[in-house]
Amino acid sequence: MGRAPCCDKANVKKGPWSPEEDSKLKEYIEKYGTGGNWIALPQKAGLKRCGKSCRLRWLNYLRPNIKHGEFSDEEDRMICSLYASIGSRWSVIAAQLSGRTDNDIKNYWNTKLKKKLMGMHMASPPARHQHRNLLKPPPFPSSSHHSYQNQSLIQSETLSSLYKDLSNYDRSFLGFEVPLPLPSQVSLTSNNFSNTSTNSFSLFQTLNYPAGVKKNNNNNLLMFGSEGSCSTSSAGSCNNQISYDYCSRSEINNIKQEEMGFDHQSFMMLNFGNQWTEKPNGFYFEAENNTLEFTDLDEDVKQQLISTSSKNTHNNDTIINGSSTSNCLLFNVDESKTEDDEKVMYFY
DNA sequence: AAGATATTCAACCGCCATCCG
DNA sequence: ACGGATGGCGGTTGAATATCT
Repeated sequence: MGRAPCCDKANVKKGPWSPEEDSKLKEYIEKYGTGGNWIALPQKAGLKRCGKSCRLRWLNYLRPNIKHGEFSDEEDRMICSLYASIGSRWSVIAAQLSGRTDNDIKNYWNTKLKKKLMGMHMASPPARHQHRNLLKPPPFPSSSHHSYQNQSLIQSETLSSLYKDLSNYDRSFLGFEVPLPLPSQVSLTSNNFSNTSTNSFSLFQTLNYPAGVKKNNNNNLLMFGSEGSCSTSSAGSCNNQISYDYCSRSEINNIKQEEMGFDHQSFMMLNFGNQWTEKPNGFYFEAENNTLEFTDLDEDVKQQLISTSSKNTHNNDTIINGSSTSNCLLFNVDESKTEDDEKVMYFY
């Protein structure tokens, strides 16, 4: 038996709002407020609408200071940066963009921004001339918390099929929600992996810091790279999916100068060790004593990240992260390397 | 010009969290 | 402590519109 409906569906109007309904709702709320009860509001306002529908209409269209129309480059950057950091938490992202609603941003991301980023990296012909399904990412378990517990259970045949689908894309850009095989194809030095068969990888979204990973003063680096990053490495190898190698700090700096930044979108570097660092216009993680601190981020966002993190922590030994939705990329320190060598991982 | 196909985006659905009696 | 009511959110749908052939 399901839960009771929030309103009498039979006597409730659905579909687009008429100007008359809009003005009724607007006038009522401006005069009396919402009264903290959306369910009761439509009847009071003389509307044959579900309370939820009224709430949505007000929040997305009628309330003051809503911004519609084109997104600016700066907004694009913020959305990308926040999506990269926290995933599809549209309400959190919207809170950072004055006047934008979560619905707007979600639509914008799904219909334009994602493709815009993809388009910069598509090796194949222009989108228009392809079947629309080719533009869609391969099917992948939802990143929502509903399926979080199952994300590590993807079967290997599913993975191989996903990678087949990915051949439609330029491998220098794996986009979002691409599962990565770890660490079976990469010999990392960590001896304390969990969820090792696959990792749901929402483009550098979150990091877990496992109990077995040492923290020291070395700066280990992860790069989510482009062809450029591959060719720049001192002895990199490419296996079309993932590879890693060492390169010097100076080389990394060169890469950073040349390729980082949102104009390219294909490059990302994270600094492991005492401090985890995202791109300059992102924000920073500091990991210490199994807690995460977020700096350069609004207090609201920090709080939401931290609260979600605690809700979804299912293994206190291995999880500290800023998001509920992704597994981790683990990286360990190889002390046999000199200070000038940085361990680097590439994704193609 | 017309039908087919692709895109957009407002709105809905259903789930989870929180509130409150 | 419990459970129903409501709020809030993210994923999805589908009608309207745009573009292509």
